[in-house]
Amino acid sequence: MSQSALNFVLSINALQGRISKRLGMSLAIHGVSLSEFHVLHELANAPEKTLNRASLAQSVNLSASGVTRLLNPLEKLHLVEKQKNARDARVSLVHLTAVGLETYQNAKVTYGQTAETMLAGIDSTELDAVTPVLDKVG
Amino acid sequence: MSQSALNFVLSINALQGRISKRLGMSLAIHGVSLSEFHVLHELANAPEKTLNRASLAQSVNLSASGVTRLLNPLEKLHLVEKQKNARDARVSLVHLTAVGLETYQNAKVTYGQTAETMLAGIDSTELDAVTPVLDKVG
DNA sequence: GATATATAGTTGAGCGATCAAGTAAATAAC
DNA sequence: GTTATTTACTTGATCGCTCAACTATATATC
Repeated sequence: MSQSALNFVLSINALQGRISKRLGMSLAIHGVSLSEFHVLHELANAPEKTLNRASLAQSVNLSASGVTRLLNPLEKLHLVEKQKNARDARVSLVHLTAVGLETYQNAKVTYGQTAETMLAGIDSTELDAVTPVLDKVG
Repeated sequence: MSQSALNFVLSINALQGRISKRLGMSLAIHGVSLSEFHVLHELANAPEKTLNRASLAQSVNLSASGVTRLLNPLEKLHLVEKQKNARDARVSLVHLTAVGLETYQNAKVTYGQTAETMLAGIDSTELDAVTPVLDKVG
């Protein structure tokens, strides 16, 4: 087999570990985990700051039940709120509250600083070349 | 903040999910998980096919206790075996058995096929350019 | 050589996620 | 219009991993 493929997978694995550890630590001061931040990010960028759970699950790479369980504490903190869909009583919409947006924006500053630090050795041209390649894999 | 950094992290996260899901599925027919395969790989490539738990932990990006727990079932299946270090009674060496090597080699074929499929859209030059960039991050 | 500190590994508790099964509502088939 | 299928989400059980605490051995200091 191609040794390149194995090395690539090992590198991705290691990198994911470093990233989630470090960003997780940084975000802790805002009281959110990395996954939670990604959820807030998706909501903040969604039309009406609202999404159903299924699309949220897909965009943050979580299972449906993972989303349910991740959202529970965020609801209790009033960062997000449940909303009904008038057209379809099955879907449970998630809406980012004003508090949630503020938390997101504050966390985003921290996230950005930490990410910049981690990516300090790579110039942005190089970074922008790599990202699309990653997205092509799969 | 740089949107590139956020997108990069999101891409890594998503990619890791796709990779571990798919390779995990493929490797299942050999009775090993992706982490287990990576452990077997490190052992197979170690001198004497033997490593202590600490270095193993580092190379597969796991905690010390994670390694202990991952190795337990592999020991029961006799894919690996514990060995004492004569010089230092604290260290517990892990040795890949003949059965373990065979399992590894079989699994590696599957791993390679699946990895090739996932990387089909990327030519190897491109891949070899990306991997070192990933390793520079952190 | 006794005492303090460091290192290697294991174990208990807990977290974050998954899968499988279940509920409830919408849609299709008859 | 009843029955079957699909879709959206939740819940119970479980997995894989981590951290903190512990045991045991080794090394350094006095």
